[in-house]
Amino acid sequence: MLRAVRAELLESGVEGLTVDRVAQRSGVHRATVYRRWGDVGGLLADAVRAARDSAWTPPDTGSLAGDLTALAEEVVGAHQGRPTLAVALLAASFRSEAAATELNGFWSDRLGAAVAVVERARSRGEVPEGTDGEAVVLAVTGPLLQSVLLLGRPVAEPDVEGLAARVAAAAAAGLLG
Amino acid sequence: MLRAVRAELLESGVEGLTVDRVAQRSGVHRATVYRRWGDVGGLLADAVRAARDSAWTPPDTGSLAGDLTALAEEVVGAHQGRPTLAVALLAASFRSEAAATELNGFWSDRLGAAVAVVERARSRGEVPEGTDGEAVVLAVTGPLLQSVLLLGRPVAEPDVEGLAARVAAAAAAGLLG
Amino acid sequence: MLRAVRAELLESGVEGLTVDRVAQRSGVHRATVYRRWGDVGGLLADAVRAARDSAWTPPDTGSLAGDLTALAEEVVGAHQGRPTLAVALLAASFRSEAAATELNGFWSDRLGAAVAVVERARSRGEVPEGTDGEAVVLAVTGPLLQSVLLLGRPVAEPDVEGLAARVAAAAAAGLLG
Amino acid sequence: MLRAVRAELLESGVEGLTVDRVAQRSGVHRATVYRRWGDVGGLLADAVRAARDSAWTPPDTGSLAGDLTALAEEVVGAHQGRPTLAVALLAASFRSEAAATELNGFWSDRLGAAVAVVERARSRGEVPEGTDGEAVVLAVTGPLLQSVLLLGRPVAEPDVEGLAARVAAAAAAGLLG
DNA sequence: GAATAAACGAGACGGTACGTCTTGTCTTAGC
DNA sequence: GCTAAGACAAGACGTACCGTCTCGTTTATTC
Repeated sequence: MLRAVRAELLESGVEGLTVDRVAQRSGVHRATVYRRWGDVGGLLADAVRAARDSAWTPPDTGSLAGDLTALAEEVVGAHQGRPTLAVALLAASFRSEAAATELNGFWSDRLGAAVAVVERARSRGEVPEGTDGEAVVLAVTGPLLQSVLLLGRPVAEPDVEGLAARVAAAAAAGLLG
Repeated sequence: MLRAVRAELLESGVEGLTVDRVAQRSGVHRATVYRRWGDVGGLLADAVRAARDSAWTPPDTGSLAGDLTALAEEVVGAHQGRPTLAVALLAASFRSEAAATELNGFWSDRLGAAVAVVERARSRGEVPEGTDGEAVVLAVTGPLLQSVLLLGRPVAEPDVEGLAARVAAAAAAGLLG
Repeated sequence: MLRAVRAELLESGVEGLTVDRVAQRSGVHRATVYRRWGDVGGLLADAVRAARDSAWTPPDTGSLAGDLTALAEEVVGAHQGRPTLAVALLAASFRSEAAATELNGFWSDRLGAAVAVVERARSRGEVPEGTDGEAVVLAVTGPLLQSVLLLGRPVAEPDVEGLAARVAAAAAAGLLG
Repeated sequence: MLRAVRAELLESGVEGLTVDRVAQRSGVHRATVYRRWGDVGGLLADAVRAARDSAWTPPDTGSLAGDLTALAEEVVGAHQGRPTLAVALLAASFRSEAAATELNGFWSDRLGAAVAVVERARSRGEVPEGTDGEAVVLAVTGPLLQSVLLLGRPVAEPDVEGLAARVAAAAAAGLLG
């Protein structure tokens, strides 16, 4: 059922998504979609929730810089190159209030999970005790997302690596406490 | 003319924006809107372009940390609290390809202007020679935008100040070169 | 439903007929009209078909001349004096191909029914065996319709009677075989 | 100028005729058309008037039956086979009151000219003195026009000849006085 | 095994927005 | 002074989508 929504989002984006087409693709009548989700908003919210519920664990490469690089590449890759599910879900959050709330939850969940990367670094002694995990992660993903989503700039691997290395160094220097 | 678009965007958001209502509000016939902008997309693109064309100069408080704080507060203020023009324009960029391109230009313009803050800091000797102005600005705005737009977290003044101060310190330490 | 179409045709003619007004008059939404008739043409065609489907029997006065007179008066009356449904339907046939086909059917049906008048005259011995019924009817209605519709000449009762009598005489003389 | 109107009428019929296209085809600006004809109706009326003004003389074959046959064939030929100028002008008369009046004049003129055929027959002694010329002509063209225009029946040459012969015979018998 | 509740397929409907197309009026220049 | 160029108001057209609804049918579930 949600497969159909995802497929439609990928094919036609959020603007091209239609209850009719979702219904037809999932072999179900349009009325049934309304009965179960009540709304296009609900449909979109559920699609975001599905993404949110899918299990995810942060990378573990052995070093903070490596983890941050891997993390950032994943984030960038998901938002780079237009017909992307992540971008479609982001667009969906502007069409449906419920989807927006769900998307906030998605990012909160992922951020909460991603701080483990910093925890591990701290337990390895790479960064000082009071280091703010969220600040570290946001210091990497924030600028990259702004580049990709708002500036429309393609971000290449070396950029990501460089940024991750600099953030790791700043964290090691105790500047992100 | 664009006043009407802006007003509609503020009142009803991008989803509630209608060619009919824009036309009526600006005292013009619907056909005229189509003649001049061809499309809802063109209308939105032009609204973004108008924002882009409005003059803007980065703050000048005398210190890098102060400038970055002022800059960041402006950015956060424009995207915090839902019925905001900036958010509506962002939403518009997901409805119209042309608006998206225009929005990228907007952010590029603003970023280009904002690096002057770092230039000034360098000429004052606050930061070393090779400091990357864009990296400095993005280090402040990126995480904040991610917080506000994606995480849905309200960002308060002390958060902004603290982040600006840390980025200024990192730049002074030559970590953003 | 078709009552509304007829009323609009009578009031404003075919040029003034609008899907919107038909819909409003029949207490139905515009979209429903499009769903059911697809087209203004379809609407007109159906109006003609309704006229075609309405039962009709030729007059029976006891004599061929009397029948032809009554028949002709009916035809003339339906096309004389501008705001006439028959004229509006004729106009409709120039706006919609489907309506034109339907109108042809209407006239064929009526002609087919009208020849009964001649059949009866034959069985009464008023006209010889091989008399062509259609030719008799057309000899009366054709010239009159040309007068009313093409020449724009008002046709009065005596004209009709005179013509009917002459045609009846010609038929009796075996000239319409 | 009127060439363009005629060409458009032939190509697209009255429904497809547009002031814009007429103007463009005649190499003139749309505003000029309005200045000179004021109205689409005026344009159509003028097209009909042009047809009316074109010289026409009835056929002269030497016999009444021959003349009537030739006359009828001309009339039928002008209205048979859909994309016909005569039919388009007829359709135009349903779109414009002025064109309708003009068309009535056209038919009156032609009828007035056509009675010469009967005059000649009378002077040749083919028909009695009091024969009604108009009645003779209408007896031929009326039924044929009803067949072609209203019944939608194709009319072939033998039909025309037969009818003309019968009418000539009736006239000779003094039945059309 | 029959009765009944719940979900479903099908499809009409009211309502809105979109974008296109004509018509007829008008203003501004140019020849 | 007529004309080209073209903007404009008005409004019909036909399409697409949304969300609601009714109606009949199929499942389950329960007695």
